[in-house]
Amino acid sequence: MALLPPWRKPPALLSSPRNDVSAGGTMLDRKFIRQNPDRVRQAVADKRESADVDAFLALDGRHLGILQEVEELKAERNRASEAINAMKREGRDASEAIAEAQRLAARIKELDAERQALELRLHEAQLGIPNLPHESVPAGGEEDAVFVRDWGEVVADPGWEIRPHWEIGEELGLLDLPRGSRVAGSGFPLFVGQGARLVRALVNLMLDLHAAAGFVELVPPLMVNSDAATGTGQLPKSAEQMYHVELDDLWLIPTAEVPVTNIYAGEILDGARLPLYYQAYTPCFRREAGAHGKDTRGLLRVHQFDKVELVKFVHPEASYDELESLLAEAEKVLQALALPYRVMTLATGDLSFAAAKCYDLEIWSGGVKRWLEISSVSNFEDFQARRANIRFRPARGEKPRFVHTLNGSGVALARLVAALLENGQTPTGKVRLPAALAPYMGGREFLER
RNA sequence: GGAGAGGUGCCGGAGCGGUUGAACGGGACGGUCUCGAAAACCGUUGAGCCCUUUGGGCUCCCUGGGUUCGAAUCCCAGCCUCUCCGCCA
Repeated sequence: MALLPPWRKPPALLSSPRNDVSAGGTMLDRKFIRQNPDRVRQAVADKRESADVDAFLALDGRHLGILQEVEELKAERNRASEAINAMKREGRDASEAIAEAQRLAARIKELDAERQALELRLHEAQLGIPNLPHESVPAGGEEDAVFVRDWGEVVADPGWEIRPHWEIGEELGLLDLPRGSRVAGSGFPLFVGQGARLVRALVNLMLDLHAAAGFVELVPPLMVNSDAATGTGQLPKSAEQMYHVELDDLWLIPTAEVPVTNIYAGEILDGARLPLYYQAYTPCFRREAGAHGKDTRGLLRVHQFDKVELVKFVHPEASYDELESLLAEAEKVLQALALPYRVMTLATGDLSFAAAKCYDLEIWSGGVKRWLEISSVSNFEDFQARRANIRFRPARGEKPRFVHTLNGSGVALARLVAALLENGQTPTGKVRLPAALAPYMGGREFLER
């Protein structure tokens, strides 16, 4: 058996208090993969993942065969033990039966060990299989994202040269990237003075906005254990994208999605409580491995940024309606800030491992002359719920079902600040703030020297 | 960091190594009774997986491992919770 990295601890996928246990019930249902291998293979191909479905199926077949054998043996052993018990009660000599049972027990131990080893590998294989894209998701890669709608008007040419946010930020004393790098390395921005206040103002604006829509505010842990990171699908696939605290085997969260989605891991929720809406402001930490040399300047790609994340736990039947309303909720932020944006439906190849469908919200950066992703709004259907074992009971006496989980950024901050600086700049070098921010910025209308 | 205590079903709370998947109580649900309700009484009330079904079987009493023919019950490790002391934002 291959040696596993310390953060992979199958087969007990999730430990207490999750009451999880079942060897099955992770990610895509085993039975589902078994019965729909072609759909799963297609999904792997469409998502440009490398999971080996056939290897999974082969393991699954072997595992099932041994499982049946083991179960039969155990049934036999249980009967034998019962018989021994009866003999002892009657005061008869049971030594022969015990000797017999010993042989049985040994056989079981052997076979079950084999089974467990298979189970481990099977679980690994299963964790590597991505979620299926929803049927409404276009096929293709990044360039095949489908335009949904836009809002506001992009002023591509205001009549003077739009300067990139890092220049404005530096000039107005809002941003000090060299000193940020000094303390932590490049990609760790330092906001200063009104810049720092702007960050705080944006966070508060967003939280207030979403609270008004019924999102319950959370302040979650900023580090999570491997179970949580597996639950939402960051592990095992994207381990290299997260900061790992070796000594305590904890991960700095790349998004509040991880701690927030996992708060109900292992629980069976009362169906009457659904849907549940949560929001959390947290810093997010991303190693951005493999992205070096890309968007190196300014705030476009940083290792630490702030974000307000929206998370929903909903009835399966409602999840696509909930996706639309979650998207609308994220859009509200940009509308409140009067920032022009567009909505795109990601194509299969661009879809994250765990997502079934995803919209990106993009704002225009006059500084780099590009659309920038500022929010992703996704429906994971029951993928995360299976991994994290989050269920609900539809009604008294009915069987538990997996919830559907969704999340969306509402909205990611570093890029938002960049957009505000670039969109709000005036010919004189000041930056006009959106009116909605005034109450959060002490009535201030402009950022200036 | 030091010293103790403990983790059992929706909750409380039992559980000599062998009909305990789990006593007992509470709650919830269904029924009887009632004009209705309360009380009382009767009943029901965890999850996962496997097999061809009515049905049968295997797992699960924090997690993982061990002892045993057989473990919620014994042993080891870990995690978590609580109390006291120390330290610290």
